[in-house]
Amino acid sequence: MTAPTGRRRPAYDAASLLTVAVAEFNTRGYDATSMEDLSRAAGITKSSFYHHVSGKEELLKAALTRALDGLFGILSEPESLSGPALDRLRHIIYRQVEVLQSELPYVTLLLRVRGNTETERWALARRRAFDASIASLVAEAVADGEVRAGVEPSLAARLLSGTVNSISEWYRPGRPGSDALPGEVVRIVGEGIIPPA
Amino acid sequence: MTAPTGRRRPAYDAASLLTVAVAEFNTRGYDATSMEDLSRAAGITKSSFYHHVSGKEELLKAALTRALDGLFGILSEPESLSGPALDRLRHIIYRQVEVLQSELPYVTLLLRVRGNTETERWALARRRAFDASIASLVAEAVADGEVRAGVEPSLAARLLSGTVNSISEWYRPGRPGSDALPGEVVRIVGEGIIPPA
DNA sequence: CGCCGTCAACCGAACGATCGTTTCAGGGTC
DNA sequence: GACCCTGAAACGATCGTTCGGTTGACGGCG
Repeated sequence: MTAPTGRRRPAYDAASLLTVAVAEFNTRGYDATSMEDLSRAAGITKSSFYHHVSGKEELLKAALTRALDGLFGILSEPESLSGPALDRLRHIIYRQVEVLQSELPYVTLLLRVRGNTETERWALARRRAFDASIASLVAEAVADGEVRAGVEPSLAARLLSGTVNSISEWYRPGRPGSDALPGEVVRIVGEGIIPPA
Repeated sequence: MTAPTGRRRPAYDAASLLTVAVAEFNTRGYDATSMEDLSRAAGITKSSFYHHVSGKEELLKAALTRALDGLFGILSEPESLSGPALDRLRHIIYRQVEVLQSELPYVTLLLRVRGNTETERWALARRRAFDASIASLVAEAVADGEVRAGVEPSLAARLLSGTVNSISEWYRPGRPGSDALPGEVVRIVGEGIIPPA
């Protein structure tokens, strides 16, 4: 997690400081986290911290970029590009849960962005674009008759995204059953959580 | 929305100021919202604002109390207390969506609490207690054999709460179909969003 | 009716604390 | 000695909050 190229002191690379910073952002919230908090969590003083990173918002942007790259990468995968709309949708959901697991802190931070700064608004717009592509895929599946009647596409898409994204609020890596989670989510989202009356 | 008893100047009562404050909290985030922002949104100066409210955290507490009272009120309703576990669960979900609609700003604020202050930790604990009572109801329904096999109760409960709570991120009152939303959510949560393979 | 004391409502200015960020004077290693 | 790293101290800005004073409508009194 340290020693950039093997020279000089132990030193802190930008990557490990980002890890620390994002963890703090997620526990206290971005606005409530001070640079003092970040440097203390990293084990150095505030000014030393500034020698490695250019500012608070740069850390946020790096974290949000990582989360968005992970999510948009899903849309470029072959299984997301060809085949029946419903199959593509299931693959995207499966992979979205996987990315949420592997990039948990970054995705969590992304899902909490409010739009106060230019960076946050940029991330918000990108995230909305991701959700929109899922929504259009749901609409396509409905139009193709692959989804049972009575499902209002935009509502279904919103609940779908909401369900998947809510995982970030309780999932913690390393617990048993983590590997099975993506498949379980796809199954439950398909079969329903509790049976209808 | 104003004129407490009809005397003196136009005046602002505590209730309308709370409405304004919660709206600001939800757009900017609690920590990122200054008392200057709140007073400007209310149309008075910062010091005038302080004449009506005792402080920032008091506003937060009042809002969170209103949200929590609305949610816990559901658990005291007759339909939540007797009958098959699955019926009780469906009623609670239906009503939870209704409360989320009617108390949208307050519930939204509650769902974003991070636990920085004592007030936030109190709200967090109460909210967890609410979720726990739903989770135990799901487990009861599974134990009674009212839910199809293969559903892991704790996972189902978490996805269930996540799905319902995610509504606060996009629902806006006044749009057509609002009245049908609670029923739609109960139905979709039961039948699934997209059909299984 | 007219006058006045009273008090809630409001505002301008300032409080100490903390924010994100910068400066500068060293230490450590090559 | 050159270079990277570190930390103590301080920067202006803004935070939540308080203080002192002005305004103006109301109730009581002559």
